[in-house]
Amino acid sequence: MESLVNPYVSVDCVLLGFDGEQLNALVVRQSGNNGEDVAGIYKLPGSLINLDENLDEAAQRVLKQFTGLSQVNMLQFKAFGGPDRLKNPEDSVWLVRFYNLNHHIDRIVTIGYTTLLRIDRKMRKLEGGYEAQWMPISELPRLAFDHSAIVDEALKAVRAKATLDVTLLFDLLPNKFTAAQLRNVMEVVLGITLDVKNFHKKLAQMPYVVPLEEKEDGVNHRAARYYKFKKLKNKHI
Amino acid sequence: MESLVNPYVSVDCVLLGFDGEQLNALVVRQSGNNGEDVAGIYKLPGSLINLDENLDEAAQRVLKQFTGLSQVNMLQFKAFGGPDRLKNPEDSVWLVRFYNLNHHIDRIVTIGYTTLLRIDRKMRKLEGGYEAQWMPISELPRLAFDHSAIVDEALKAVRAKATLDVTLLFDLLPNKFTAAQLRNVMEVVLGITLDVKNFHKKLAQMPYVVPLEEKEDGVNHRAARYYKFKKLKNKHI
DNA sequence: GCAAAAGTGTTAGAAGTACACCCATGA
DNA sequence: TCATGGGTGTACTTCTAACACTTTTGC
Repeated sequence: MESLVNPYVSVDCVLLGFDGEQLNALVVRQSGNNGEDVAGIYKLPGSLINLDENLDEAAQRVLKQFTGLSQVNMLQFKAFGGPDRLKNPEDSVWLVRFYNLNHHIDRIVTIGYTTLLRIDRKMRKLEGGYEAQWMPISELPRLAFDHSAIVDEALKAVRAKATLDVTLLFDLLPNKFTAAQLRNVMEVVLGITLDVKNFHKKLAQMPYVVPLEEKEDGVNHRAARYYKFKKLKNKHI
Repeated sequence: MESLVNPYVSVDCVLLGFDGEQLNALVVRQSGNNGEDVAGIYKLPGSLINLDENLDEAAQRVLKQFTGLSQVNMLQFKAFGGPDRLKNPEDSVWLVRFYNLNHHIDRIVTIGYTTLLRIDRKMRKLEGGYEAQWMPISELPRLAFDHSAIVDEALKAVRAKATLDVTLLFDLLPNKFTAAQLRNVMEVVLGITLDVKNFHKKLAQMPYVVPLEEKEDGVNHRAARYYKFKKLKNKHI
């Protein structure tokens, strides 16, 4: 009866960061427990789950570890569990070393989490600590395991979700933002282009966006009005 | 370093069956490996994953086992993995017995799959084999583990998906169907009500629905036209 | 004044909403 | 001819797409 699988379970986080221009993903170098470089290729931030935590908590722990952030609610978008996930022997070796295990790991099922983040000054500085760095999603190298596929799925999920609920995109902007900035975020994340006038019409109808009196300063063209995001009562989900 | 969890991984299937009137879920009685009744309460059809299969394949195997169907592509909608999933001792005991394990199971992470099915004559007869039966989702009893929560999540996911892609609902109807039947399915599954006239307008615009010459026969009111579903090239996903 | 980017007016058509009405059939 | 459910006409409103135009600012 022991053809039943008793694999390890991990979470992997596709942290999508917007830097004002484009979408980036946080990737880390695959290094051993004590820092030595093993495979030298990039992977997603992730971790095996601990005894006392549920999946969401494990994802939060990973987020905290790599970015310092907490209380960000992430979207659990898909599980990946094929027996061939560890087919690359280097990946498998890395796992055993990194987690100081005394046996080979046959299989890992991983749960994918993702969220959209704003890359601010603090976030930029993180690069280094865990050898983590932001890379534009358009320039991502091949990642370890099936992490490239995981990124693709995360993007699909995030785009679908943000299309239904634009408010998710407000986490990508500073507190005060201009209409052009918001439009740019929508265009980049959703992969669409928007007519300027029609966008303003929609903007005026968004109850959760309030125009401020304040305007840009010191630009060599007409100053743009600032807006801010107002949280509403009935957030769905 | 062994606070890392090495749980079992299962798939659980929320099979939603439409019987012409309402939505039902397939539930099975929790019984031991050799048939004796253990807890007497219902659970979702599911299984631990095997060594040589990936998650999708495990879900297909469960579907086949309980309904005889194959080649139905199911939606993987969420993973459930809290350490408290087995907090009910009866559930835990059942697992060990059913799978003939020689040790206690601390934890199971389960991957939820769901799909919409039509309950036809063949499907009705299944009730018995694995003590499986269709129950209206509005009348489901408390299920084992966290299976009640899993059903709720499945419904949410299916409704969201079917709202975006109505063609998923065609699997719930016979080859030939009337406009009223399709409307009813949409109302029941999506939990909405539709204006008759406006529904006909939309129907006329659906390229994948073709009206037939044939009409109902022997009804004591105006006979309804039949329609059929035509598969198109670019199915998304 | 000029370049640069912000922001506006107006239109035509498509799509969604509402509701009153007519049609075919068996009993 | 009546009850029953199938199916239609039409008016109104709201979104969508398109595109030419005006405004403000620093140099």
